[in-house]
Amino acid sequence: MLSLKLIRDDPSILERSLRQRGQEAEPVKKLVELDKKWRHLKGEADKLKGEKNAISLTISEAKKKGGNIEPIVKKTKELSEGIATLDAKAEKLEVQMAEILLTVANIPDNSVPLGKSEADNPEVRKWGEPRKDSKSAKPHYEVAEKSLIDFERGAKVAGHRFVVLKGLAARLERSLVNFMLDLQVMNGYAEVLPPFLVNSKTMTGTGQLPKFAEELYRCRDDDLWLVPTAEVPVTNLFSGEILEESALPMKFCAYTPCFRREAGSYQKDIKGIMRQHQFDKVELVKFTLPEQSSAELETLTRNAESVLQKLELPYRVIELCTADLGFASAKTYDIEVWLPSQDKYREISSCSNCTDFQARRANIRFRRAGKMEFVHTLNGSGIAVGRTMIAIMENYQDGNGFTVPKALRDYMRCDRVDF
RNA sequence: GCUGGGGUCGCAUAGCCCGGUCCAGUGCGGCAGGUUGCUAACCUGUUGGGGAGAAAUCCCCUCGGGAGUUCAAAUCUCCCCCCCGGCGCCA
Repeated sequence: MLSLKLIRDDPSILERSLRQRGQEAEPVKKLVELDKKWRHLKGEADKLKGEKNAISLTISEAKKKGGNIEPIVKKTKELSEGIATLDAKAEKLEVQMAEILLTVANIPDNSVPLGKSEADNPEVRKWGEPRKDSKSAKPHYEVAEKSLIDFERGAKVAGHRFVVLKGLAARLERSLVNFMLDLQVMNGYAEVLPPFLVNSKTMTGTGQLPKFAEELYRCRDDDLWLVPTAEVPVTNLFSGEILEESALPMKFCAYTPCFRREAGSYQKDIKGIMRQHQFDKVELVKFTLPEQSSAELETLTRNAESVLQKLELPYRVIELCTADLGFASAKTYDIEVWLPSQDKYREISSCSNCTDFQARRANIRFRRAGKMEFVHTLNGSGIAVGRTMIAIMENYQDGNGFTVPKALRDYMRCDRVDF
């Protein structure tokens, strides 16, 4: 959520931001107009309330003196009616403004490159060399189908975009989760295991609601939703709290399964486990002072990259241009791992600086020099587990199986897996 | 799930029975200033959100959330949420 103050002071900043994202600037004009009316009503109502409160105070004294309070009571009743009318009007405006404000995206950082689509995302750096015989590697879904991934039974038990991992694939998934968590703890992140179901308030805090409800799974009769990423419960850990300035930055890592309806992804990545309704992920979350957040995004991204470096998987880092930026993010780096069977780099992590956008929604503050300020929040995958498994099966593939990356051998208790 | 207790301005507490000097008191912490020849002590002010104003300042809102009664609600009524203890159930 953006601050109304910012919009009042200079709506053109937000209008430009929306245009850069390729969105309509119309909501800003509407917001300015509603706010103007609201402030007028608020002033009128406050005036009447002040009057009423003042009169109301005289009643008890008049009563003690035994005077006639009837006319005074009548006057306050009249005032009450006027107040109720004005308040109702103001509330309508507040609801309208909140509706808009909660669906307006964050303002991109000045450093974010302008662009019209994902084709305009510049490459920031590259690590590792894709293997020369890339084209001989078969896609994971072809080689793993026999003994490692059961697509049919996944579909039978739950439906399309669900799988059952078997034997060493199941162990590989578990090994990757443990490996990633251990590594990120060494990188200085405190491990937490949050709830996998959260309430609407929490979903609103990080920006999934109200705008993206169709991408979430909702429990039938309870106010509970399945988390689409650990970012949601972990960022909201301190909602409504006031943090110690000296404790910042705070860094957390968390494993959770992630549940996404993938509405609108019809026929996209339908083969294999590239895009599932349920997948595992280790997530990194930071709470920082405002002036720290851009530097902390750099280290957070490096920390996510360290997973791929330890696994010796080639990757590149790109920066999302204004048009591709997520709703809550002011700046995002995507990490893309090399997938031989597709002969290209594919997203495996997304690291974002959400500045004070989520902190405002979730009301996460700290006190400095006696004043309250909003913290900045950051998050990034550290990293997506299923896609890492794909990358290993393809990049380490040789003949009828694949070599286990050195970093995983202690977890896997073997150095090779056969298909 | 049943039952008893509880949720108050950063933290801790008072107030609630008997509605109105409570626009919430006190202690601690934080901030600002002052004082004593020292990183200790003391004194004063301040401490959440919002509106109007150039400013001084003025006003409104806030006692877990919501609805209601009333001229007036932290205080009364109803619903919901959460925390602590007991019983029940359970991986």
